[in-house]
Amino acid sequence: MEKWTMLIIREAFYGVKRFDDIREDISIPRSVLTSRLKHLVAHGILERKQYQVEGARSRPGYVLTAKGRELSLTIFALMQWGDKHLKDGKPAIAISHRESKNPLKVALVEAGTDEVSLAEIDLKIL
Amino acid sequence: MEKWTMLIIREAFYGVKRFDDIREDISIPRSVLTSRLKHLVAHGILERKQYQVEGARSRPGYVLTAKGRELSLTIFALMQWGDKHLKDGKPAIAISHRESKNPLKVALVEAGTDEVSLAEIDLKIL
DNA sequence: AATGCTAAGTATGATTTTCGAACTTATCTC
DNA sequence: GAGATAAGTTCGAAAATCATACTTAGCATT
Repeated sequence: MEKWTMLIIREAFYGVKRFDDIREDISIPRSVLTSRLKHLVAHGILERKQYQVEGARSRPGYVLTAKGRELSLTIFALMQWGDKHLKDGKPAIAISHRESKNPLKVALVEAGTDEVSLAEIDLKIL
Repeated sequence: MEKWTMLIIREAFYGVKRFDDIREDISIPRSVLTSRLKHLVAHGILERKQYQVEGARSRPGYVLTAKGRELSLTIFALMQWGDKHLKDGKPAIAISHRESKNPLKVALVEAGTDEVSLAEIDLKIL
């Protein structure tokens, strides 16, 4: 009961909200996705909220809570590791500062160091 | 086939080398630990090397490779999250700079920012 | 207001993984 | 050698995953 959790959170982080989209992206069985989503909602990492796209009917959607969003640092760190060690240094995603456009990284720094908040970043899938 | 991986790596990061110590710390069944260790060794994250403590017999020990050690950023990020959200903000471990004694954190920063290397840190289990 | 479409979620039985407990093996100590 | 200890294997029961089929609910069209 664990293998899928991070992948689902990553989907949510990418902005994928819908059941069937998550399912297809990561190839998880429906029944398992249902139970994982319930678990994540119960633990306050995802929130189930109805949403509506212009001209389509309203559907349930799953979005990260504040608590869930803060896991993104972990996900970025893991991606950074994967880029270096599993993919010959070629990143799958680029994280940059929205204003300055400078690339960002996850790092171990002095506690006082300024950090970039999640609200200030852009993701580009490569 | 996944639940235990991070916990085993964390053990290795703490410096726990021995089969039975890992097993007791995280309560993993022997057979599962065996297979997970094999897997981690096969993927170059752990290395199985004989080691000897003064006055005791030599035993097999599992230690992180360079590749494995680099996962520590992910683990720190996850710990930082857990401290904040699962444990009322009380950290289970403190990471500090060996020289300056300043506390450290994992953060999203500009790619050029100086970071503290793993060789320069002290861990204190609280 | 019935029909059909679509996406969310449930049901089910086979397969795979985990668990726990007992057993085997190898090495060190005496 | 005899005993002790820690690493690792075996094996049957329990739990989670998987693939596939089925149900449900809302809306759009007729």
